[in-house]
Amino acid sequence: MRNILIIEDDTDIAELITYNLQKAGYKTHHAVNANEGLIILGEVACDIILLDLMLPGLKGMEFLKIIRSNDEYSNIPVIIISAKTHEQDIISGLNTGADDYLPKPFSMEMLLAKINTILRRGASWTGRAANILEYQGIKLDDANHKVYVDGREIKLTHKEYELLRLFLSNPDTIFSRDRLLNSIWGYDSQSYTRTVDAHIASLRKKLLSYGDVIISVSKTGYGLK
Amino acid sequence: MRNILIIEDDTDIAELITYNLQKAGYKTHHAVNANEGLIILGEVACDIILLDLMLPGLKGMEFLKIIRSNDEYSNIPVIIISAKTHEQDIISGLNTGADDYLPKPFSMEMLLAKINTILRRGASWTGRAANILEYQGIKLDDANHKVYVDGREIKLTHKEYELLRLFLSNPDTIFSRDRLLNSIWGYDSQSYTRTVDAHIASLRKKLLSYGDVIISVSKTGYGLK
DNA sequence: TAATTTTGTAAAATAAATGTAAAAAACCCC
DNA sequence: GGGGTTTTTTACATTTATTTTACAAAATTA
Repeated sequence: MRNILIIEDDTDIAELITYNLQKAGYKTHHAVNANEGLIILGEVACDIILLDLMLPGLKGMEFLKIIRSNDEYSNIPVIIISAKTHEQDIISGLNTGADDYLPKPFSMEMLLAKINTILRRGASWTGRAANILEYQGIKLDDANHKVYVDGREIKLTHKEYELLRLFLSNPDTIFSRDRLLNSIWGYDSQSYTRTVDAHIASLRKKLLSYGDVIISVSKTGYGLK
Repeated sequence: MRNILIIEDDTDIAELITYNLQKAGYKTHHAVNANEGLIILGEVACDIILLDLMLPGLKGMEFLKIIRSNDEYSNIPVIIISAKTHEQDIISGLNTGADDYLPKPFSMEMLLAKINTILRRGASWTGRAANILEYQGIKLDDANHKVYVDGREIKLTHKEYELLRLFLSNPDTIFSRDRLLNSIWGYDSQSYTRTVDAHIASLRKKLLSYGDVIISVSKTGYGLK
């Protein structure tokens, strides 16, 4: 499922967009300002960003510049949504690195058409930084969705694959179970059970001799050694 | 140098665009109607197409559909330029496979910003497939549109053939159902049913003892073993 | 160290995705 | 427009994946 990050301080608009995107089968994440957007980007591998320009605090264009100069995020497509509709605004948005510019007000149909247009092209860039991730004898080829241990391919289930990819893309981070549930499962874990632990266990087993590169930090979560 | 194909019957506009694009360092090609456009596409590997919708003869949208359902050209980005500026025109243009839509009149600066935005993504790769593809006992002769299993010809339907060719040309890739729908069927594959699976099943059956070289990766898609 | 909490893990229960045949619909070629 | 073919949809069987459970083991706390 595709993750879409909505950065928009007007919660009415954000909710409207959220409602429609979810209906269209997307997973949405909402930030009310740029800093919150950056935090979510750190937690969730987003496929597209909808960016309002008029934000409190860090402005939309500043955010866009940060994104575009950051290795990990520079490939994520950005659609600007803004009440500024002058030609010069649009041109400067595009030239700063946005992929499209949608003047407010806009119809949901138009928004969906633009999202689909961009994602259609997206087969070749996955919204994630590197296509091949390596860690010790583990190699993850994201374009081809394959994982190798010491050069030998192993078969992972989808959740195991997502976990491994998240760890490999953030080798220094310890992820709490909540954060893992948010990034990979996509819901708030109200009464959490042992789901994450079970998947970690089976992933470790499939990684054979590298199973112990995934460490658990008591009361904190999981991450790479 | 990037090649840009301009399909526009109004020669004044075409000349204006040509002048500005050349000044910006692009190589331009001009067609006054869709058929001429097709001829140029056959001769020049174009990186982007600017398409006027109101053309004499074959209409712009028809041309777009042809492009998008042709293996060789389907990846070339298309920007529609048109005097039709109603929301529904734009949406239907995007959903037919255009990458952007520029209402007339437009400024050269805007056109250049849009062209640069699209080319920045480097979307243009005109991968020309080999003429004969082989994988284990399967042989696909693309020039003659024939498929052999252990030297014996088998009859495939068009969709089966396209699937097989896509797999054989990308033996390491696992294709999601969405991507298969995009590549082989067309773009607005909204409500997908089990179409892809059904075709995979019949293709497997026709491949006889090699049916299981097409593997399914749960929640991910299909590809070669 | 004992009590408590947290994590590991196998296996059962549940849920979801895929395989497949066949009916229905669409397409195509006289 | 009719007859054959291809494509899509449907329904159900089968397989695979995910979640939950229960208990063991390890870590943390007091």
